Amino acid sequence: MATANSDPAVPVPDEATGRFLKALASEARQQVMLLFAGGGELSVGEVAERLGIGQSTASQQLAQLKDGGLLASRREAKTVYYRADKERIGAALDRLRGFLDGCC
Amino acid sequence: MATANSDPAVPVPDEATGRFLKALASEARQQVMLLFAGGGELSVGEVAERLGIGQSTASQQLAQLKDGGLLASRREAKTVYYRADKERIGAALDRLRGFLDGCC
DNA sequence: GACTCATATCGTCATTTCATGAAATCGTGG
DNA sequence: CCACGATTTCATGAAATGACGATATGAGTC
Repeated sequence: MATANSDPAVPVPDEATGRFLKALASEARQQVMLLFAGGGELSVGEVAERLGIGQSTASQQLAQLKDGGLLASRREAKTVYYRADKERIGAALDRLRGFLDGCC
Repeated sequence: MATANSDPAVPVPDEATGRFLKALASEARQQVMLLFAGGGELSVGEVAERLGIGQSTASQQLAQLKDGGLLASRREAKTVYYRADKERIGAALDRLRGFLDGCC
C-alpha cells in the first residue's frame, strides 16, 4: 500500500482503531464479548467452557480482544480474570466516530 | 467455528453490524473511505487510479463497503458514482454503540 | 525442588480473505 | 443491432485468519 495519503486534514485511522475493528469483526469474538455483559469477570477456562471452544482458542480470542482495547485482565493467583474495559471501548468508539466524521 | 450458537436468546449483533465491522476492518478499505472525505463522489475507475489498485479490486472493495452500509452508489450513464452514506453510517455506529453498551 | 492448576505459546491444518487478469454484463451512442 | 466504455462477476493463487492439540510458562502448594 505505497500510495500515501496526501491530505493532512483527513484522520487516518490509527493502529489502535484498526485493532479494535479487527477484534470486533468476528462473530466468535462478538460472542465472547457478550459473556461480559453486566460487567462481570470471567476466567479463560470459564469462557472456553461457556462457548464450548478449546482453552487455547479462548486464550487467543481474549488476548486479541484485550489487544483491541475491549477487555482488560487481572491476575489472581493462577487465574486470569478478564472484564470489559469500558473506558477504552468508549475511547475507541470516539476515535471511530472521528474517523467516520472526517470521511463523510 | 465448530460450535454453533445454540442460544437464540443471545443478542448477537445483527448481520448489518457485522458487515459494517468487516467492511471497515481492512486498511485497504479504510483508505478507500478516506477518498470520500468532504462528501464528494468518485467513480470506480477513479478510486482504482487514486489508490493504484486494479479496477476489479476497486469494484469489489466498493461493493463490500456499500454492503456494509458505508457507501451509496448512483449510476449516471455508464459510470457508477459512489459516495459516503452518512445516514447509514450513523445508524451503524448507533447499533455498534448499542451492542457495546449491552456488553459492558 | 517436585507437583499441580490455569493460562499462554507453538506447530499444524482448514478455511477465509485478498488482489489480480480474463470474461461477462450493463448502459449508451452510432 | 453492434460496438464502446465502465463496471461487475468469475476463477485463480497468495496471504491472513481461526481453531485445535500439544507443549511450555507462571503461580501457588507441599
